[in-house]
Amino acid sequence: MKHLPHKTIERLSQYRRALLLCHAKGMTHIYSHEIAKIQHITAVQVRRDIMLIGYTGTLRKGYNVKELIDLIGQIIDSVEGINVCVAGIGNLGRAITNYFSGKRTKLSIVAVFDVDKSKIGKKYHGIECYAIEEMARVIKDKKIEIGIITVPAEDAPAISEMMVKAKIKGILNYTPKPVNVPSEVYLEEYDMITSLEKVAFFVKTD
Amino acid sequence: MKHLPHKTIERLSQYRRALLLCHAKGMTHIYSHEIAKIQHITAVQVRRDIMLIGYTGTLRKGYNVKELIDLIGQIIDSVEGINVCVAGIGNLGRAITNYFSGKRTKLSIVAVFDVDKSKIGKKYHGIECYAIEEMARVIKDKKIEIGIITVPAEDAPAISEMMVKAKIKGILNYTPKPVNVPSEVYLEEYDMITSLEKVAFFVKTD
DNA sequence: TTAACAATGTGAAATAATTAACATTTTTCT
DNA sequence: AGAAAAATGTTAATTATTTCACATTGTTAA
Ligand SMILES: NC(=O)c1ccc[n+]([C@@H]2O[C@H](COP(=O)([O-])OP(=O)(O)OC[C@H]3O[C@@H](n4cnc5c(N)ncnc54)[C@H](O)[C@@H]3O)[C@@H](O)[C@H]2O)c1
Ligand SMILES: NC(=O)c1ccc[n+]([C@@H]2O[C@H](COP(=O)([O-])OP(=O)(O)OC[C@H]3O[C@@H](n4cnc5c(N)ncnc54)[C@H](O)[C@@H]3O)[C@@H](O)[C@H]2O)c1
Repeated sequence: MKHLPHKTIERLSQYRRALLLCHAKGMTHIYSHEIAKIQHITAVQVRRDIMLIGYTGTLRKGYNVKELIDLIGQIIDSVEGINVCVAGIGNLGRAITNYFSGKRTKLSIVAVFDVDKSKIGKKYHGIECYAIEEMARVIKDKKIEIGIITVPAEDAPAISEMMVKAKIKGILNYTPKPVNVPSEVYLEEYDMITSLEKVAFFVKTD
Repeated sequence: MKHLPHKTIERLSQYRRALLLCHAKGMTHIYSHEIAKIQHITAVQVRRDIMLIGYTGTLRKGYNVKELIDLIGQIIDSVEGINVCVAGIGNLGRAITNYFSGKRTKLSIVAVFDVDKSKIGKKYHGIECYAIEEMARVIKDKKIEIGIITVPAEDAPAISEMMVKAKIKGILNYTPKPVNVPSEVYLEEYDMITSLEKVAFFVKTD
């Protein structure tokens, strides 16, 4: 199992999400076609992804839910866990902090940053908000490895640069302003308008 | 220009976003490598995408910004414009409604829905919040073609079903619960945790 | 005027991702 | 016991996407 395709990584995350629900419901085993149904993909695709991570199920019984959850965890989680910070605790920043907190054991938002004086020192879902000037120090002190950017778009490049200087390893940028990072920093960007426009394109009739 | 790849559609949306900024700054022309730089992709990719939509730039001058913006509009926008609704006006629903409003001329959020009595009848960024029971009627009356789902995850399937019954054409589901729709409804799903886990995977060292 | 340059446009090659096809194996049914 | 059914695992084929390589062509400058 050397190089997992990017798409496989994404799907593994989704499989685990689904499997955790199944496990909570008391299911011990699951078939590839059941996972496939949930994820709107083919059973072959599921089996291929699972093959790639070197797991094998039981014929006629399918995959052991718990085992598969644990193995996916071994693949995509890091042993120690990874600390995350959010820059810009506005509408989206708060929504994300709220949503993420406690969802995954190996990923924790441990700091949020803002420029707004009225926000600094406050807690958001139990997480302290620091002044943006303190970012370098806090990232170092708290061993933060991933930064989520939810500041106003025009400030995104400056924030990204600060994160890079603070030796962050990965950035998830939710602003519509693409940022530049050196190649050793992993960058993921997502704009909801692109998703909406994609839906609009496939829906339109003219 | 028959079948544009999905990836090309996404990038066209991103190119336009960048081009609109360039246009606002007064730039009249742009080179493929400049667009590429902004989007972190190769110039060939940009040229290929532009080729696919049948536009040609000027040698040594690059592409006419205004013309390209308009052509991308012809490709991804519908002439009449498309109306959109949001179900669940909580943290994420409000953030999205706020973010989208006025961003694109051909895409308008024209209604939001919720079950919370205290929210029904209120306006969010000028958009009226209706009771979820009224969804079918409002979707028909306001000619809504796309629905964005931001209700609690466990309610997502029910909301999706209501939208499908109301003859919506496309759904953008932001809950971590995959929903099932008939093949004639275009479905796009996105979970922020998957994105974060992807970053975590590429960042981890063990 | 002409050579060097810097851009676009594109067929062909390479790479990435998905799907088909089917061998294999366990279970169930007769 | 043997046949049929239903699952996994995997090679090979196919499809989708990206990149290479280079022909073409305005522009600039010697
Ligand atoms: N709201 C959404 O659904 C949504 C969706 C996609 C993208 N976005 C993008 O996310 C970003 C944030 O959106 P929002 O709706 O939360 O905006 P917002 O205005 O509510 O929040 C921005 C926050 O960033 C803080 N801030 C400003 N400058 C800062 C700086 N230099 N350093 C640190 N913090 C700073 C502000 O004080 C504020 O708290 C925007 O770029 C927006 O385009 C939002
Ligand atoms: N907050 C985020 O950043 C984020 C990110 C990704 C996904 N999500 C998902 O988006 C969804 C909403 O998240 P949130 O943070 O906005 O939650 P929230 O609780 O703030 O908002 C949910 C809203 O939906 C309403 N609602 C509940 N049942 C409803 C129904 N049957 N019909 C219509 N409206 C209903 C509630 O009244 C509330 O206003 C959740 O599924 C969450 O998992 C949130």
